[in-house]
Amino acid sequence: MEDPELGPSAYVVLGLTLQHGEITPYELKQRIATSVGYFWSYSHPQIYAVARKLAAAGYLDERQEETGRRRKVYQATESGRDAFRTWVNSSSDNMTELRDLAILKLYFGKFANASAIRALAAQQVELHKARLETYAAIPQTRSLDEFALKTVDLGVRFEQVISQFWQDVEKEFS
Amino acid sequence: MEDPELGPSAYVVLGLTLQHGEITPYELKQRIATSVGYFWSYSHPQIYAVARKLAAAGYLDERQEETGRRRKVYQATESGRDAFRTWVNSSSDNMTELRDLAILKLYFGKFANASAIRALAAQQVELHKARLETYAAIPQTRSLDEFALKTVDLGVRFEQVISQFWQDVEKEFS
DNA sequence: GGGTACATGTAATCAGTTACATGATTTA
DNA sequence: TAAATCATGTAACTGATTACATGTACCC
Repeated sequence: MEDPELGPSAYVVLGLTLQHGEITPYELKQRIATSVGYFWSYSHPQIYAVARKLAAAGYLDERQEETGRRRKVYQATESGRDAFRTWVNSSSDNMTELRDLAILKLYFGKFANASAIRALAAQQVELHKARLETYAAIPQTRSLDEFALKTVDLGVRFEQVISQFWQDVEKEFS
Repeated sequence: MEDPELGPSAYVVLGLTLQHGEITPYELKQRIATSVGYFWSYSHPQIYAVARKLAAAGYLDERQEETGRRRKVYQATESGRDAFRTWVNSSSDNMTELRDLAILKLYFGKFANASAIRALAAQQVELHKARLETYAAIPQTRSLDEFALKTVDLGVRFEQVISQFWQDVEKEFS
């Protein structure tokens, strides 16, 4: 019951629960999908599992609705708040992972047809331009704190770089 | 035995095996750590497991050395080559994931002490500058094909952007 | 009140890591 | 020849996804 090792998914759930007050797994899913999930996504059963585990560890309070869908509603406990504070104030020496199947395919490009590489690049340009639009619109449509906004800023910068990158690939391998 | 669904890790192993000819899991581990592993890393037992699975699927040929360490040595089969070609020529609609604990902590920065955020930013600047040096040195020290080189180029561009980003964070939140 | 989309959850499985164990080679 | 390091592998566990199942709200 005490101080289990928590992975990133647990801190995502714990952090969002702290931000929101009371929250159901479904709402968590929605919020992840439109925030941290852009960088680090999770399937919905994982969210249910993590919430249950956090409740078992005493970091979340779990209650069940009496009526309607009888959903489980979670809320962070004091000990959950403490654990999160400890984590967010700690250092992290691990590096960014840039997980992307398209980049992996490009790396192995010599095994591919030239046309497939061109098609890959063209598709990635479109995908990343669309994502850039999405990120650019976020500050207009939602009110985020300065820290969350800063991560959106990173998203924008990244999408600019990678859009340009795939455009260059398209040109270079034609 | 036929056409199992393969995940990214399997294509990494299969692709590197195709590039290299005969290879042991240990060499695979080394090669991953200094190439695709910069973007997408795996623990060494996973590499052993994936190689075994690919052999069971008929995509790799497995033989055991008679002497010394009696290592397992793998080589891609024709059917492995075909499977890899099919994959590398296919499209991928999924997006990049930018998995980084430091970014996650920044997102939740309002729960942190200002000094912790500054320390985080300062540390990330150092880490990413070092990684930038590493990437920049690769084309000088190794001979890579044009596709692999292009992914190094992306690494360099990315590290420039994220180094700058954390420098901005350091300034902004002081 | 029948269909459809939304919401909630579990079960089975697969992927991946950590911890452990051990043998082979090199070097002092 | 002992110690250190390199190399190889397994076992146990945890994390995460896919597939499934079902109930609720809404809308026509």
